[in-house]
Amino acid sequence: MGDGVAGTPTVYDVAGRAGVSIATVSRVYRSPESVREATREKVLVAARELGYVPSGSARGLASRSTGVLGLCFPDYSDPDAESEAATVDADDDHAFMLYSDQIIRGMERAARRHGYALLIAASLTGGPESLVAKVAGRVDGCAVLARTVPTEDLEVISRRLPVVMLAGPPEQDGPGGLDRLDHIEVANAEGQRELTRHLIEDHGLRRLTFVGGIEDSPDAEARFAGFRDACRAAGLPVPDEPDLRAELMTQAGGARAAEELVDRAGPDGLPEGVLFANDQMAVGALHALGRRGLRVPEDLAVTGFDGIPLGRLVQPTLTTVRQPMRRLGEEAVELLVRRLAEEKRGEPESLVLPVEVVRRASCGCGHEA
Amino acid sequence: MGDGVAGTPTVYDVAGRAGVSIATVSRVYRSPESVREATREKVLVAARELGYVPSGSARGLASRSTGVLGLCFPDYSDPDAESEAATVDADDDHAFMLYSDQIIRGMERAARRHGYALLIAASLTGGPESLVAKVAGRVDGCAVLARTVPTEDLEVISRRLPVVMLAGPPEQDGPGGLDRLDHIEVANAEGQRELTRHLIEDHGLRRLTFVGGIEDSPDAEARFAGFRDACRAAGLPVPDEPDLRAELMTQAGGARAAEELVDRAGPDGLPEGVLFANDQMAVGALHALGRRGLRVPEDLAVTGFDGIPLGRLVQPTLTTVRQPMRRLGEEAVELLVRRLAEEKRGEPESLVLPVEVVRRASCGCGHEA
DNA sequence: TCCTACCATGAATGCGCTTTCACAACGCGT
DNA sequence: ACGCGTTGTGAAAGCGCATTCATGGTAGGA
Repeated sequence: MGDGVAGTPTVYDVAGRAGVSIATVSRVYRSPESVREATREKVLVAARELGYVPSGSARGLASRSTGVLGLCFPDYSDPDAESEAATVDADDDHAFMLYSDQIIRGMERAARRHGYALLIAASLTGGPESLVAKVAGRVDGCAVLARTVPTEDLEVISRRLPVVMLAGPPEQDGPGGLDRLDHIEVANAEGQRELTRHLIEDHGLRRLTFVGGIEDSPDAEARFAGFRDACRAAGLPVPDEPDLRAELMTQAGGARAAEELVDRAGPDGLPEGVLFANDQMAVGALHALGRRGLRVPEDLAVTGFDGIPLGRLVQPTLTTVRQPMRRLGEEAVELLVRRLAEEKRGEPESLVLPVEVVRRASCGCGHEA
Repeated sequence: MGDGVAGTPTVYDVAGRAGVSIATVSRVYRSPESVREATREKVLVAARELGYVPSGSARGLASRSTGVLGLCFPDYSDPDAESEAATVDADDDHAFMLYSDQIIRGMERAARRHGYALLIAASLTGGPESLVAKVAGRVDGCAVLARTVPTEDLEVISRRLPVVMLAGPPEQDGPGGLDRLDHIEVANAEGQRELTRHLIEDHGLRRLTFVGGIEDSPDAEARFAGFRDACRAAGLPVPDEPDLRAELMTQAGGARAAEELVDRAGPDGLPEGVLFANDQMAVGALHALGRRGLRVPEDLAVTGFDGIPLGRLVQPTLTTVRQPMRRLGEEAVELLVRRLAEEKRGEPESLVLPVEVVRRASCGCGHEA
């Protein structure tokens, strides 16, 4: 009130009002114990009267650290919402968590434990470097979901601050060598291998079909590799390529794949089991097979991968491999915090989180495990 | 390489390498079209070679805006996780969204549309103003969930930047008057009134019981008010207080409340319907009643409030009132963006979002609506 | 009593950027 | 040929804070 100051109050205003120097005001906030009790009170009173809030930008600039960690992820929400509005998960959209939600939650909690806030941003299509650069400029360390931005851009940023790539393997980069980023991913191959083994050994299935996705999905490829491993180990024929590739790894794509499988069922008839590279497709397939009058798991087994909540609601409940997305976020924060504590940058790390096979009804298991 | 510069590159380094002034470097990023093509290229090349990323702090300081919106919410995750680890939603914990998740999602999407990133932070118990102040210092505008921090603190902050309170009504503040904050909440009273009306008119129930929560939960109180309105409108007795208050609005609290209701069932026997102030309690009650051998809705109807996903999975499915939490987040961003565009600060706004009664089995409706 | 040690505080500098303001170089019309 | 508006660029002044260094004051030991 009538302090003669127009804009938002700064250290100078508070200092003036409290009759101290700006250094003292700063100290009151940064290291209160170094200021005499009486002085501190004066300053805090003045600050309250003025409605003073320290500027994070100024503080960050002067101290060279922000107390914020960042997360960038691709904008995969909108296309789905528009193209599949009629499917069951449109209704679930508001109820179930996307991967990004889970990772956010994991990171937020872990960040909180370490005293960090979390800055999140999804790539608005168009801005090439704008997204990551914007985030990178405001944080002490940053996690980026695979395939959000070119790895090359990430490496530039990683020269300035710790960057960890989530859910993606190290990539071949430039001449001779992998990228120099930290990575955290889940055990896609191992999970799919174990799931396949379960179908083969525990359910005695032998004619298996793997439905993959687009070729440049490292996840889907790794899962296919796991499938092959299991086939090889069991002495079954080992396919070079997935029997089918869905161009979209969605319910619609899965349904189409299922119909094609049924249509082209040769002299041997249907496969005994169909393994989809993700849950979305498997759920779509479940619906499609039902419409064709086929029973799962009696006529054929079906499995997914991911562990989405929807898998528990469909009929039959979906056998799948659950990914620990929450932990992915938590581990990302732990890694970043560790990096920030380092004197000098260590070698890139690559962490692989274990997954869990979830046995439900669609593979023939009687009950949920 | 060998630029003689040790730390992270700055405008000066880029300018030096490109043979221009720092002003030009800045312009290349802020308004590329004002720089000649050739010059721009020189700068971008130098920037790329150096691994230059503009400092958000410096930019924010100089330009007085950050391009970031903030969200603060209370840390209500941990206590639940510890105290109810054994209940059904512990398993669902990783699958279903909390309110904070939904609001985050809503805000993130809306913020993205407007070119903002989102900074989120939950109050780590202990730091009094530290949380909100930290966030407030780094953002252009800020949403805060009700009861995260004292309203008084928010008003201080709101002198510096737009602040909107989510899911809480305007509060009595200081001498004479409501707080001066923007508010966005949901129609708690209207929703509960409509739900109660449904039980009374459509199902013909007359002996109804409302189970509230702790007294200082504005949500629970508003819902109780709606319950009373409906009773009054129907000519039923209007209670002054909820028949029962659960100290914890959790499944355990709801279960306890249900048992107490059964135990004290007087000469009239049980009420015909029990309305819980939230879904958590209602679900707990469903379990407890089942254990007591009571059938819902045959012996008595049960309803909740919130619309949590779990409500669709329990037996019987839970009739409730769905809150549009996602939209809450979206509207918050819209409001903040509007405020930021204002020349001079307008009057506080208070927006009430409509809710939706979801009729499922627990009230006696045959199927999900 | 004087000197040393320490504590609380102030003065001053710089963090990396944006943003006037000024200026040079260039058309263009008359 | 002259003045004029344009366009592209540089110089310099902060933005609000943290932090170092210097300084005045106070307490303790001799």
